Amino acid sequence: MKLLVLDGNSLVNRAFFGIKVLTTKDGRYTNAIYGFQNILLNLLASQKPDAVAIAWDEKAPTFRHTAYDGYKATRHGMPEELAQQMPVLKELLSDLGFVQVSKAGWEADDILGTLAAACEKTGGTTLLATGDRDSLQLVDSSTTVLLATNKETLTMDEDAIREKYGIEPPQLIEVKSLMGDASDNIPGVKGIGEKTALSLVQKFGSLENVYANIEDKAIKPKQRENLLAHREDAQLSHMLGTIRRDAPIDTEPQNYLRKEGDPAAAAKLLADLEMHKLVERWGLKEGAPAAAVIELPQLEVQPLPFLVSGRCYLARTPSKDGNGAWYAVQLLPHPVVYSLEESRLAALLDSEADLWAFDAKPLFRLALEKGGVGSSLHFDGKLAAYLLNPSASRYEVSSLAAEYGISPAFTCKEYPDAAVLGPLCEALHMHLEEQGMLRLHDEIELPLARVLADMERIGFAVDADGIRAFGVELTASLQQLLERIYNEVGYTFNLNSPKQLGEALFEKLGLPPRKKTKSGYSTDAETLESLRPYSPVIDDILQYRTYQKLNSTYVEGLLKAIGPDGRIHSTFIQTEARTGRISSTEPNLQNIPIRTELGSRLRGFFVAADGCDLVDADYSQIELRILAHITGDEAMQHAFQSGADIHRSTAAKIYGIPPEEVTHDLRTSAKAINFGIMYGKGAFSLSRDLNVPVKEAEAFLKTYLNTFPKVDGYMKDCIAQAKETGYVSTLFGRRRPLPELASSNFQVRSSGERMARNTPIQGTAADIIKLAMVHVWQSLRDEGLKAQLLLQVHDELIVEAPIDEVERVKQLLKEKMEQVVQYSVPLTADVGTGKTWLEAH
DNA sequence: CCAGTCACG
DNA sequence: ACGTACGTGACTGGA
Repeated sequence: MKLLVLDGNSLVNRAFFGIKVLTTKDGRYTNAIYGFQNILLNLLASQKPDAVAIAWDEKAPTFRHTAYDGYKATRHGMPEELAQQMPVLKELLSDLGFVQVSKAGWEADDILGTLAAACEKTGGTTLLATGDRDSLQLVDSSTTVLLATNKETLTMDEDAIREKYGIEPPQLIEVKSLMGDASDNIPGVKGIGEKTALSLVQKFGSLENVYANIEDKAIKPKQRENLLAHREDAQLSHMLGTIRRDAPIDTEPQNYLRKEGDPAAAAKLLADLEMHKLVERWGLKEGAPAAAVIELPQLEVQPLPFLVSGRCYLARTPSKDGNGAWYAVQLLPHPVVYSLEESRLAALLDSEADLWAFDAKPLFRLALEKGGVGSSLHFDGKLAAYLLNPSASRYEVSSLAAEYGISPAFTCKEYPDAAVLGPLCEALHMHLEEQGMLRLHDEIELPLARVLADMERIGFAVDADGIRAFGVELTASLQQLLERIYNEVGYTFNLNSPKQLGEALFEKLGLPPRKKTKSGYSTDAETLESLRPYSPVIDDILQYRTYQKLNSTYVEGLLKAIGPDGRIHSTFIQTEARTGRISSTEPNLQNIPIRTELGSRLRGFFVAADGCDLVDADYSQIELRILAHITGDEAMQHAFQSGADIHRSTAAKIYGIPPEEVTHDLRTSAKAINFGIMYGKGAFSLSRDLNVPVKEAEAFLKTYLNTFPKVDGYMKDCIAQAKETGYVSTLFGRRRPLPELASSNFQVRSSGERMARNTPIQGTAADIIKLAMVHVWQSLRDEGLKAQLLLQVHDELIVEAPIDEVERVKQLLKEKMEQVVQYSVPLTADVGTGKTWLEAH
């Protein structure tokens, strides 16, 4: 008999803290329930136990508690979000047929010890799954601990413990009684830590023997003094640290065989928790008694006929890498599944058909490549799913169908998702309409998919030779810097490794460490900056970092991405950013350097095709303008309407002085606070940015909010409303659910509040430029211009235009961008032209 | 696969 | 007292 015993409390805690936020649509926390099932399923699959017991603490004054009142007194109570999940998890486990065991006044680890002892007596073996190292004392020839760490699950048997600690498992109790355990309020011996405790036990074998040999010269005088002074603590700790093996529980291993449980109830509960994948993983699909057994028709795939009318759903088979095959489904007048060959598919995209796709962008691209525009594409399920929940990590037909409770109308071997595609798209459409986001889909996201497809297809021309030459320059400088740095430090090491650099700076050179990271010393630019006075090597390292970044990410990265046409074709992702922005990958063209002179040289290698110029237009202060509009703050609106430098006029308003008297420093402060306010920045970090005392920053913030009173009011309302509804919205109705706001964890909740302040602003800006892109693209077509949209960088658009179109394109870009919405402050776009991106911007 | 770092708006 | 600014993507080293 192989018995698996889970330390329920320890594992549920790991599950809870290991998964950030997970809630049902109505806001119930589910991360611990989800994570615990993951752990359990993995254990079942990897260990294949004959029986399973799940042990829980049962709070009551424990035996050990009465012995020593301070025991575990410092442990924080369970967070509310976790406590809520506990009864649900226990109910679920019981429905799944697992035997759970607890006893008033006993802790889960005592139950682990008791069951391991009982199992051994009957000649079986026991696996103890826990995240708590205390249980390692229970390891023996028939008991193994599966220790969950942050990274992996360690299998700790007798040999593993001998190797790691150099002692036998039961001796771990002796070690702990010497070193104590702050988290369990086990005092131990003052002044004795892990290393000393371990070496004492290795030498003397037990606590008792340490005292029996207290005069041994291996014990230093100071240690002897401590040991004698805290002898009672040590003995008490010994008792507190010993896991008991005599808990009054059912010890018959046979009684922990998995029961039948209530599969229907388990399936229902999982559905209620919106964990549809887990229904399958637990094998509850067939087990659930259906209301009626319906034989689903198995559809044969047919070739696409020449004429398709009516609504037709399109999707691609899921595939790990590369692109899956397209298929189409018609539901009316009766269900049919079609396979799609590319040439026939292209014809369908501009026809009489009413096409509802899942991921329309590649279809738009196909249509554009064939000279069409994809006029038959009317709905995109993927975009709809993103609008309904922009926080998901992936959008796939099968998981969405489960999430939205779609039942298949037929089955199809070749394209299993075909069975749910139609009803899923209809459900997504319905939800969009209910939440008032249909226009967002119809007028912004879907037409934008066409624009992005076109941008991807066209690409951005680059001067490959120029980039290569720049790379040669950088490589030479890097080589020089590296030599100088190695010389200064005294040995060679991998400068790209923060770990090795930390050792070199803070151990070899003895510079004072500033911040710590999880794994060692921090060596980021801010830290290095502060170390500059100590050594000239710091300057070289900073420069090395800069050059290395430019060379590896940009020079090498961009060269790799140049297509056979000499242009870089980025991929724009429309369903990634939770605020509604688009992102750019492979390569990312939205983070090409500009802030330093050296870095911005890269922009000089992004060029217009022969006979063309680049036209670049960027919104001026769009987010601050949105802030002024959204809050309705007249003072801030006035600052924008005056048309002057916004940071200067902000400073003037705050200090009550004429704008021309604003000094450079005052303007800098105003700029920092203008940005900080949108992100929810506090006095602490503002003070650091401005290099002033926190008190001063605090006063400054206060003055700002008094000067712009409605900004303050808006931020407060925004958070309050978001807490009530569970989401925030942009001015276009785009939503972002924020379950973090309901957290009892200060850090998580505060972060949620900052997202609540920022998302409506960043998101509205995203909506605006997206709509402008759609208008610009359409106008260029309507006017029969050859100019083409190449790139968007959040508040900037870049168009490539034949020389004779440049003037018209400048006008058109500026007009479309500025007139896309009418707000209480004007939107302005600055337009420039040039042969390169550097010149045009 | 994650942490650290750094590029952009 | 907490920890201290939002949103992205790419590269590198090291478990």
